[in-house]
Amino acid sequence: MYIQVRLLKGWKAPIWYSVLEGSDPLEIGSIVEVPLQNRKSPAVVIALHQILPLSITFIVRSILAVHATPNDEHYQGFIKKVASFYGIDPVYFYKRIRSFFKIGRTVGPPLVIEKQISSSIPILLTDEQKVAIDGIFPALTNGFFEPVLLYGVTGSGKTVVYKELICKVLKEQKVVLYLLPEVSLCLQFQSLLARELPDFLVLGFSSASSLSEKKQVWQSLLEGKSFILVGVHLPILLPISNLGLIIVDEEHEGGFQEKKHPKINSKEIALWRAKEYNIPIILGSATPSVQSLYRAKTLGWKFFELKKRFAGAFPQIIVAHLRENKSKRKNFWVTKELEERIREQLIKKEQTIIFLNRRGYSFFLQCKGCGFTPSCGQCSVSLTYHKELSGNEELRCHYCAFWREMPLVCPECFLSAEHFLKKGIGTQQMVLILQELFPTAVIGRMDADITAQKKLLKQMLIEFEKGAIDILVGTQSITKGYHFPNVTLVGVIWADLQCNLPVFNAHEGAIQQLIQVAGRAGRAEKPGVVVVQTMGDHPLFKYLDETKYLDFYHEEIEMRKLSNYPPFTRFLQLELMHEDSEILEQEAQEVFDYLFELNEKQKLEVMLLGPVKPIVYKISKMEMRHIFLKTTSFEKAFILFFALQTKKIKSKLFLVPTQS
DNA sequence: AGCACGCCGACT
DNA sequence: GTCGGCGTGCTC
Repeated sequence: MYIQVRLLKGWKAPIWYSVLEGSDPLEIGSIVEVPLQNRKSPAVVIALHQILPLSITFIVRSILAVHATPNDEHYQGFIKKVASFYGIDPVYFYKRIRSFFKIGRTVGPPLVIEKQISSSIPILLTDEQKVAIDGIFPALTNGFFEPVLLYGVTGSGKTVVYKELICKVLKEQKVVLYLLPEVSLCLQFQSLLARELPDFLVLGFSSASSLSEKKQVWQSLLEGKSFILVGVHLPILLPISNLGLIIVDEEHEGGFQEKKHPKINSKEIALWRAKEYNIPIILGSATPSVQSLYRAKTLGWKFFELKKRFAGAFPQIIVAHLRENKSKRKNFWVTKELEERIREQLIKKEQTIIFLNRRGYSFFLQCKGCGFTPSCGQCSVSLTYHKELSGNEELRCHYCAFWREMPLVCPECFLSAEHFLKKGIGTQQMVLILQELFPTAVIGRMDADITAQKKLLKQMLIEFEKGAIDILVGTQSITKGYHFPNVTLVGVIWADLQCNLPVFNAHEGAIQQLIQVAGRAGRAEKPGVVVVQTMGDHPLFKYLDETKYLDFYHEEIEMRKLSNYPPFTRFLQLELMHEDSEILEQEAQEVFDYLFELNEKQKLEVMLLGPVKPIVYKISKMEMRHIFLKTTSFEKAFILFFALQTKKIKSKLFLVPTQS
């Protein structure tokens, strides 16, 4: 028998090899070891042939070995679809999986999950939970594609629903994929599952997994074992023969999109995978994404609501204005309302979370006098403050290439522009401020700097859980899914911050984040309070009460419709990369002109913008340029992208179809 | 992607 | 005369 393979390392053309009679069974997608000159290389089988075509005149060599691969009949179709959507080579998936199992550079000791004895207390399900579980069961048992949106307010017990379904799937000897938007959440959830479902195998598959754990995952896949696989991006890319259910938890989070190219969105491809495999998929959140709510409605997804909190009541929301009574307090960033509440907390020995999101690299402007923020007239997004090395200041829109000079005075209250606020405050400074106000309090910090060091993070979480820390100051990393029963006060330092991000979905992200962080308060018996500090009266703040989240959705979706934003149109981004800025600049323009012409000729009506030099335009010597595409359907943009493939350019070219 | 091959300049 | 830097081309 003869085969054609693609090398996992090396050049792109298929190569022929022969296979000896009686060797291990081979099929398309099998990984084999092949001889290449005087070395050997892994390769993936792309075609099987009984005879050699006459055109082959050279001597075909024989393969060296066949590597065992999980026997997943739907895998080929799935990765082909993903590859074509992101404009990448399907071999990428084999490379990625293989390199992940090969490299054993794991930092620190492997995660040890203590198997504990099951509490065996029968769980009393609420009526809402029962409805959701009963609604999903048919798709599980009969095996058909069923997307489900599970909208459960914070603390409503979504996990209980998941657990019931997981047990059902595992009892049928199948695999459950459980996706979360962050590694730290995966570790936490893994230990929770291992504790509560001690009879089942729970495996993590992320950058935090040890080599032995990865090997165990692979071995289990080969054997077709039944287990729960927890991760962010990688699990969805694995071949799994007996996939039974996919759960995407905290589905509103942006963490499912990969940060490196190709920027695959795991939530999105999870939906495709479920369809390909005829299984149900559950997207769960207390603040579902606008896109998912819209899809649930228009595509007939099952939609379940958990409106009641499992324990505890919804927290009381207090809005405090940062610009009022400034002279009456010690520090601008801590209002009297917040200061007094924190003081009470310290006396009551209850814990406080202080939320301050200093995400983003560029600053927006806000008038100190009236709270006005300059925004783009055409896009209803705030303008990004830009300062060149020469000292030249200007305001730019990230979406439509609109720009303007820095105004001399505030157009609302005519205050001189020097009173525009450009700089924010970070978590580190916040800790200092609080320490000064409350010298006796033990204050912890949790942000990207801390979570990057897994040991520190783990320690911080343990300390906070046992009550050794009074106040925890953090960025969005504390908003995600944690359950701290003794937290009864949440303070949001600067709620307007995330409302003014220069993206079309800034409002969605902002309200989700605020509701999520507010949801950390009063999750047990004790009632919770949330103090939200603001600069201006943003219309978004009327939705701070999470029971009104669907009202927010209805308003937002109308706005998106009026402005022609997703989900009514699709946004895509072409990213060109090259070390030489001159070549890059020239090629980016060339590509743009080519696309522009083709778009006109074929009447695709894709809106093209660019090429734009992004704000962060150079990362480790690599320069970047962006071309934005706005279209009614992805397909139209793909026609343009595929036409580019024949064009010979030196720059690297990536397609990012932005979701939501 | 690797690796061999070969051309050419620098250094013992 | 030999070493090695790197440009080029080939791999079933």
